[in-house]
Amino acid sequence: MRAETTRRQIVQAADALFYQNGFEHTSFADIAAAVQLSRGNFYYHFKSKDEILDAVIALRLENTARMLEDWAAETTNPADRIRSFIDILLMNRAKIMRFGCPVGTLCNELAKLEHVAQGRANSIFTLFRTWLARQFTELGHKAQADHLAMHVLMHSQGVATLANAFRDEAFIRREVAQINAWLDGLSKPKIRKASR
Amino acid sequence: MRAETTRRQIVQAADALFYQNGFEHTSFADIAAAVQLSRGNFYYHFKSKDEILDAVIALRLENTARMLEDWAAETTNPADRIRSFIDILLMNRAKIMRFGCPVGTLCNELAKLEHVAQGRANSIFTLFRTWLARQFTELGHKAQADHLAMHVLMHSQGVATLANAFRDEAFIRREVAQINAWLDGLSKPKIRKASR
DNA sequence: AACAGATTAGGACAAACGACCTAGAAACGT
DNA sequence: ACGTTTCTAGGTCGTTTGTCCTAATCTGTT
Repeated sequence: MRAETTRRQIVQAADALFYQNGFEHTSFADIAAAVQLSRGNFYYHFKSKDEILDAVIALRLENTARMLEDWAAETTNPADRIRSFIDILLMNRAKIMRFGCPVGTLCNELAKLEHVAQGRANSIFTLFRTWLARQFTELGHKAQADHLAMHVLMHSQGVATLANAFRDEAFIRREVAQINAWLDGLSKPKIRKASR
Repeated sequence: MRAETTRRQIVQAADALFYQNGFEHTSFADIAAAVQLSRGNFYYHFKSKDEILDAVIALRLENTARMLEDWAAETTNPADRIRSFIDILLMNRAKIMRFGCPVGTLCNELAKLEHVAQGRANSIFTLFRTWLARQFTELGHKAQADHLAMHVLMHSQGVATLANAFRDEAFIRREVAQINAWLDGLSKPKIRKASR
């Protein structure tokens, strides 16, 4: 099955291009050039652009789920797991400053296109949301777990959007330090120190 | 000068369409249909699509500047002014849930297109940023004024993105209440009460 | 070596895009 | 009423888009 390899290459190339140039602004010709394939040949692997989008979303869901599992395996401390999520902003700061958050920008674009895959794209957010909520539950904030998860997600989306607009790395570092301090206050609520 | 009226109608229609459907996904035909004008006639008023975009950004800058001036005229209390900004999320919640933040989504899209107007679009953010920083300075946080302004901007962007993805009005209200509480803590730093 | 199935290249297609042009209608000052 | 400027309608151009088809090539089995 040589096709399986080609298919994967197409999806990976499309993934990167959708992220960097946007879904609609990426044409079949762009993806074909990236994997050095002829345009027409695409329809052997995907019979529409939406099908490629579906495959890209499925790939991102896979990668995200694997990443979350890895984090969960690395430590038993839920606060550290949440910190792993927050650290994405630092790890990917170069790409984020150029292209924004891959999830947020895709969901935004699909919302404006009223695209059918909008729900599937949002499910990447849901993946993070439920995972974060689980960590907050383990932290002892079961009642507010989902609210706290949304708060952390909100924070990362806001940072990504502004970091993209202003290309400001210092801002990212500042906000990451701040949300980590906030998280410390949540983890050790008894010792609560005065913090901004 | 009948043309001035037509021009304004075009820009207003383009403004709404760019917001709701995205810049690239809006065609000349779409704008023409919105103002009931023939396609070809456009080139009397604007000689390229980018020129319409420039006019739309200029309009948004105008409207934003006027709005900020109005808020500054309404009250002498800087905290209330900042609250006016935060309240945008509530006032425009319906549109935000459908289309996201007009500024953030446009900047995001233009960044991916590597569009020349990217800098001009970002200047809308800068307008808010410097205005907010001025309010924080008046609040007595001169040293941190810009950082605090970025923090408030970040918050509104994050809320808008997630509200759009999840269509969650309760989430907006929750986060607005939270940032207002945070702002209270900043306004009256002496009384500082224990707050999450 | 020969064959069948899997994979590819390249071109063709209609539709939509941004851009442009020109003839005529409307509005205006005189 | 007239001539000039301002504005508009409709059509055309070349390009690019997503989609599709077919003939050729590659691959693996016998």
